[in-house]
Amino acid sequence: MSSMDAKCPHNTEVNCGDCRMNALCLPLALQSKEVAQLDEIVQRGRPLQKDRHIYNAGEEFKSVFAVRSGSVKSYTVSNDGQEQVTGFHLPGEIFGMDGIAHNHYTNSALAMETAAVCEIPFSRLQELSIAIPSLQRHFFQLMSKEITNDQHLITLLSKNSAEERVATLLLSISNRNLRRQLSGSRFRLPMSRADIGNYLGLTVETVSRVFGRFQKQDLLRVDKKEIEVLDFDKLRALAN
Amino acid sequence: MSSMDAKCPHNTEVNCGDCRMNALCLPLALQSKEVAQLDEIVQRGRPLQKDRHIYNAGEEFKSVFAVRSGSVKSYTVSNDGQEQVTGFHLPGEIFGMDGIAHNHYTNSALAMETAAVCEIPFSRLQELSIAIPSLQRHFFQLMSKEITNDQHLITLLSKNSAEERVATLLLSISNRNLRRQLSGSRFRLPMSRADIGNYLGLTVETVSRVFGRFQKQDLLRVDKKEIEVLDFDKLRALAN
DNA sequence: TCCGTAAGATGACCTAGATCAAGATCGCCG
DNA sequence: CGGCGATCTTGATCTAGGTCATCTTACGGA
Repeated sequence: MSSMDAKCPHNTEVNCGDCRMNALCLPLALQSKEVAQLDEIVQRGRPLQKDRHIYNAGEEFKSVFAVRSGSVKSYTVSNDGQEQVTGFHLPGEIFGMDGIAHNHYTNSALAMETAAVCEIPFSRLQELSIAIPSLQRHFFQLMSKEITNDQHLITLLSKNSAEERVATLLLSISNRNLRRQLSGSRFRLPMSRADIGNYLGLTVETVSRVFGRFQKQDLLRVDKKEIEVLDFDKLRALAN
Repeated sequence: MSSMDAKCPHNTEVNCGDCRMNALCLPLALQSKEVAQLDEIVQRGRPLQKDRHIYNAGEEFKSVFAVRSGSVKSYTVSNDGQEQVTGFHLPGEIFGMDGIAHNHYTNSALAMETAAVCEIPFSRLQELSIAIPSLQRHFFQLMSKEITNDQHLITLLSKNSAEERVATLLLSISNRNLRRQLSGSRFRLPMSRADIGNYLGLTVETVSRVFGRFQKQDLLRVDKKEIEVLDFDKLRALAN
């Protein structure tokens, strides 16, 4: 969070222009001058350890965040204390936009493994959006995308079976890995079975059994968190 | 959609400043000059009959909409053809923001009863947002609110029983009626049992049975679509 | 006014996934 | 290196809500 990041060995990218993720979180049509302006306001944080919170529900909303490395989950806690995982955030993805509505975060965000995030103070982002219309547009689009993502999840929870839900999540992670030039067929799940179940409205036991069945059908090879997709067609057919 | 609205007997409000709903859909801190600018771009549509679409999924995204009277539902259709109701929109509420992300609507929107909506061309709204920062802020907030709403629904679908889901929906509608100075305890549901079930991830039969049980427990009086809430405390306890 | 179709209610039964209960494995810390 | 709590798997049982079938009621059109 300090301006010393340039000297920190863990922060190899010191500005957005050099960041390997910029194609994912920045608007494509940005002038290099504009990237520099954005750089000015983005704060690159030092690495966060596993299970460290980035913010807690109820805290005053100040910033949105971009994942630089590692992975983050968002979750809400309802009155009766039970958690609901609302999203998994991989490198290049933005989170924290739920806080805008009420000036307080409604979710908590926590590093699922060692992670680095960029903090973008929202008031400065708003100012900059007035100077750079394509940035305004980009943020409207990001928020809209979040809405459509949530609506996909709503449909999934409302209409689909356990197998369909798990298949859909696996394909989503596979696609997001492809977007960042990683393998779409062999990857490591950053989250626990419990998180998967919570996110998909299933129990851990059901998630475990679905993984078991998928292996028996030669759809996947599962070794703990390591996944290898063996049959994309069948998986896609399931996810529909 | 024409500029003749002032002469149309069904459109009693000819500008946002006079509209009974403006406290709900406009930012509060707007100067009257700014309201006039907004008025300039808002197109007041003539009344829509029941079951008329405002837009269809896949159409090019041009505008967001505000409900002036009546009620509207949004829904998506998945690959296999099944519908998912993603929201009910009552007077004063904004819809259509799902279209921003991909320049095409992902939902279809349809009048559940005779309704009137205002159309707000999004490109003009973006321009105006640059001139009126509080309008930009307001739209960011509206979209963020949509995100938190969707996340509430996700939690509801993922963690709550049929009774809890129905109770939550009834309280939501009750509260939204209160916001527009209507009774929170006696109201008419604009949507069918099928829509309620679809929205809440339940079958019509289950919705019907839950209404039956709620009546037997003297929680509600139900007469077709007419609802009277008899015991708010118990209903709130259920909805948690 | 009457008819036909859609919407809603209710009952009997069935099933996907929850719950409960044991093991098996993993990974962290002394 | 060894032990212990957390995570994961697997099996046996239970249940909320789905499915199917029937009946009632409401409503729109000629």
